[in-house]
Amino acid sequence: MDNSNNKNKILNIALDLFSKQGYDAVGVQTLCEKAGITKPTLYYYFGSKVGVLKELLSVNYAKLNEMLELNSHYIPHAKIYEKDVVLTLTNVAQTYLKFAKENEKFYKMVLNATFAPDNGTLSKIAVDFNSVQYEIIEKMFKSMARVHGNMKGAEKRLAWTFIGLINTCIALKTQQSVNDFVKQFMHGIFS
Amino acid sequence: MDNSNNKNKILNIALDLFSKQGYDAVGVQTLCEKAGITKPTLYYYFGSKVGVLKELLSVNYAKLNEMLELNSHYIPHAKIYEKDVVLTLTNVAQTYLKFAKENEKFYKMVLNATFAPDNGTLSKIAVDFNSVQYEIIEKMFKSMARVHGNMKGAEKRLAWTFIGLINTCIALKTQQSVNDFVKQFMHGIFS
DNA sequence: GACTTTATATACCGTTCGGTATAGAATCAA
DNA sequence: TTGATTCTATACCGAACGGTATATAAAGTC
Repeated sequence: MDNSNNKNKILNIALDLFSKQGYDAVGVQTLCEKAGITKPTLYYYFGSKVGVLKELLSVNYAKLNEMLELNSHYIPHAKIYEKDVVLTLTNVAQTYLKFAKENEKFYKMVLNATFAPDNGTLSKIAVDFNSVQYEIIEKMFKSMARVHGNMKGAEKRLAWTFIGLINTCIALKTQQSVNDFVKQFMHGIFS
Repeated sequence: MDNSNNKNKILNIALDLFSKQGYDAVGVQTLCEKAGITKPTLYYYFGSKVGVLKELLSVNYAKLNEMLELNSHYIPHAKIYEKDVVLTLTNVAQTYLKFAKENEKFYKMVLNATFAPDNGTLSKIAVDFNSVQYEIIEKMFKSMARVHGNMKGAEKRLAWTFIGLINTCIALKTQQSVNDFVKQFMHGIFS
């Protein structure tokens, strides 16, 4: 990421340290030293420590959610609808994995935020951004359920388990292809 | 839990606060005030702040892992082996859910620890306890793979996705029965 | 050239951090 | 009843916490 101005320097260092040690464990002092600037500079740009966190999450979640929005539309055009589901899910899964790979540190924070204590600073700020993800994926399964009646009523469970599977796949850092995960998700463990 | 002595008072309050706000966000001072004791008492029993965390995780993880060890053995006895898989998986899933329900605050910490920053205090202490879980479940799938050859080679993925699914189920706090999740896990999303 | 805005640093604020030196109770063994 | 052991409190430590008052450069505007 661009590192030519102090604002970005701070954001980059913050992303690095927050993802490695956690928001609470990183002090403003440390942040400034590693970024090669002083406190007033940080407070000039962000106003507070949570200001840095907010900006960080806001910018990166926007990228993630936009990518998902663009790639999650289920438009059946083949005669065999099930094939379209495979295509769409694989596409979304690959979108996730691509994003997670290109934004490894941020995605670590996403996973962390997802399971962070409800009253923690991170959780409170991330929860709204994070829920957008689930809404997008749930919407996708609702589209699918219009064609595949037996999905109806299970859209929420499907959205959660699908994202859960993706996250597992990312956390595992396995060499196995994402296709195995999608295949398992669709056809079960005996497939 | 027993609250008759100061040691347990501290552990109970710590569990409560750590799960709600996160380890780093809770100060020793606060801990002591809420427990109705003073700092030297805490340091007498635990030596340090991480001492409290270690004891907390050690005691509760031991309970969880023991329960899993007892309930994860795959012993096929029916003629239809697939039925035995369903039984075993359902059993394990229900074990998890029962434990998560009875130890809600601790299980929140487990989920939190699973996705906590690698260099964070929580992660460093929890990682060894946590990996025991995965080993137990992986062992279970290895037993199953001896009967169900098409599972062979996928044991690790199956262990991770299974626990991932359970955790999703727990995080969702859905009214849906765990059986729907297990069914989906086994037979896919069209079932 | 005078003035405003933008961006940065020195030096400091009060508070809270994790942790401790010391001592006084309570309990128990002899 | 003396002495050791166990447990708890008062009062304090230096360091780090998040945050700021003030000053000063640099850059753009009139």
